[in-house]
Amino acid sequence: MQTWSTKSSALQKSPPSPKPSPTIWEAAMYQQSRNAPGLPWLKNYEFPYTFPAPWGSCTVCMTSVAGHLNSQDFDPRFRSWQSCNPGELFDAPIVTYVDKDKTAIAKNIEQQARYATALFIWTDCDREGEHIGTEIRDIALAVNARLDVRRARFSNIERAHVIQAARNPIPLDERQANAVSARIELDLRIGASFTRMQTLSLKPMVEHLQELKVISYGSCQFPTLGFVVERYFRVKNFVPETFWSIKVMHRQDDIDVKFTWRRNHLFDRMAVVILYERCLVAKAAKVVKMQKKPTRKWKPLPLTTVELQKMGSRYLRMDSQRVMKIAEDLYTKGWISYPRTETDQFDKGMDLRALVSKQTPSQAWGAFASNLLAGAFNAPRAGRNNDKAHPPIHPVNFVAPTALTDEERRVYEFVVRRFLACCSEDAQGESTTVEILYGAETFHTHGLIVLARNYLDVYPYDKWESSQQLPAFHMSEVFVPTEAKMTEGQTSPPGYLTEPELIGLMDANGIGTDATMAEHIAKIKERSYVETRSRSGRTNATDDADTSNAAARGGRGGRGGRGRGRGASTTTAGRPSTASNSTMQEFIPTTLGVALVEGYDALGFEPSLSKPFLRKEMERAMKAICAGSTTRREVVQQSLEQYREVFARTTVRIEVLKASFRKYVLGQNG
DNA sequence: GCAAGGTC
Repeated sequence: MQTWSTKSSALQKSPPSPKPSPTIWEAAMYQQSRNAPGLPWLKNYEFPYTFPAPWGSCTVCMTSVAGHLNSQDFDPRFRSWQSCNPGELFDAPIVTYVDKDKTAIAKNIEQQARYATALFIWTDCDREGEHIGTEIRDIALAVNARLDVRRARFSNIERAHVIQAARNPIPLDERQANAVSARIELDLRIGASFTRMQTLSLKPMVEHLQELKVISYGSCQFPTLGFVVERYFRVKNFVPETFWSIKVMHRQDDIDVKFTWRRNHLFDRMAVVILYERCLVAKAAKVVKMQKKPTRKWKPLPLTTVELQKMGSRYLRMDSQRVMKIAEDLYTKGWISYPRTETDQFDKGMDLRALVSKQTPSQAWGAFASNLLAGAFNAPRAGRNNDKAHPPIHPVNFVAPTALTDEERRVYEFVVRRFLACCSEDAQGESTTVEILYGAETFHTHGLIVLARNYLDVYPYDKWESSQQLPAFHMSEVFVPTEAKMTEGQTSPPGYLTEPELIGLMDANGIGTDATMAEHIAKIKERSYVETRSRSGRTNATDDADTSNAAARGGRGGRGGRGRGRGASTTTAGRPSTASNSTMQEFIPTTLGVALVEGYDALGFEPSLSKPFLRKEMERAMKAICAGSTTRREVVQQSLEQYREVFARTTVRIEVLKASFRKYVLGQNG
């Protein structure tokens, strides 16, 4: 297991050993390890190491945790659903205790801490990691108040970087830990109060909902449902519109060329008729632009979790939760790096060539890897994200496909191909643009010749192919087009939300983390808020553009594209779909899901609980706590005040929610 | 019986 490093805490014990050792990590790997009681995977590694003053030569015990140690719940008096009014959960006392699955880990820390002189925290350097660090600290200090507690600042486990971190300990960042603590309290109070209230008041209304456990509310699951419902209404309320266009064809050198109108299409038939007639009157068209220029298709960015999940549901025939499960398995078996990362740039110190060389034994991509080592290697592009905790997902060892299950093989292959693509060169091509003036209208055509496929050879998930060759046109050449006609078409509705689109929306709006997005999606299925069905054989080429548009619309607080006009609806009209043999799931809300979202929207709170803004606001508040511009207490107090108000108004006007249930779940009008 | 976050 190579990751205990990022989830570890080290305890220095006295008396110190006189024998120094090169790095904590090397030493830990080769020195003796002892199983900690209770858990097979929990190990204590003991080794000597010399720190700078004041610690000096020490005997170190390196051990690990696994995520948060503590759980929070309401005081036992409030745990029964009949014990109180759900609204009282905004003020009910909360107790923090060691999670029952974590007692062995906590006990181990206590045992090791009792006789130690210092505690050195090596958890991930992100907010949650900082909070976990304080949990470890509190457990240790409770048995040994004299412990000197420090924290390592590190973002990878490169040898030099680790030594640097070991020699320059810093204090734990209380602000980051406080930000997380605020989130924990708010999510618990708001989630539990709304969940109980909804369940108790709405579930009894509908017979077939009795089999449901709860009608839950959560700051992440609700916006996730909101995205699905919003798209559903865009599809349902879509009104096709007729548009007109002008198509010009010309045959030259035995090649048929289609010219596209610069105006694309218009929704005013008379206007198009007039413009079209002017073209016909002009008779001849003239070449006004003839441009050849080098072009390239950029290789992909280093792989993040979000991207892995999107690609997985698009090309690997698995839903995001499945992709993550498989990636975790590949990680614990040592084939790929840690699969939960937001980082899309490799640290400078990383020996990427060494990782490439591990792939040379492969039948499928070994030759490509060898070619990279022989000189074709090109440094990966750097994206804009760095979580300072983990590198991009990459293969760490070669494994033969026969040693993997079918699903593991697909995910592993994707990770390797993506990595090799990152280490190769952009694809090179030559693009040709011909523009003609026909009457007063401009038309154009494009040609592409792929000159060097480069990364495309190892990365079949991207398509970039030469177009039909264009005939030779010359600047100022005049010709009478073979054909010019006016065409009519109709805008077509967008499809239901697909999983990559949903993940893209969640990512863009800060709903969930890389590690939890798939869980939120699974949760709204489990709660019967949405259903999925497969949309086979069709991958919309405009997925990404569409996703960001939707996020932007959401950002303005409108009801998305509901009954929307021509502008937006034509973005998907008549757009060719890229060929793909993938089967993708599309999400359709159930009547229950629709009733909830429509009910809250009808209550008229700004912003509605079905929208992502409240979660965004929480993220902003957490950042403010980290920056020191506000405090945990301030944020919790203010947010609770806001939600208490929403809660009170919801219970007073519960009829609005019930009406939505009657309308959508029971199918009654009025 | 509730949340979201961490991860074995």
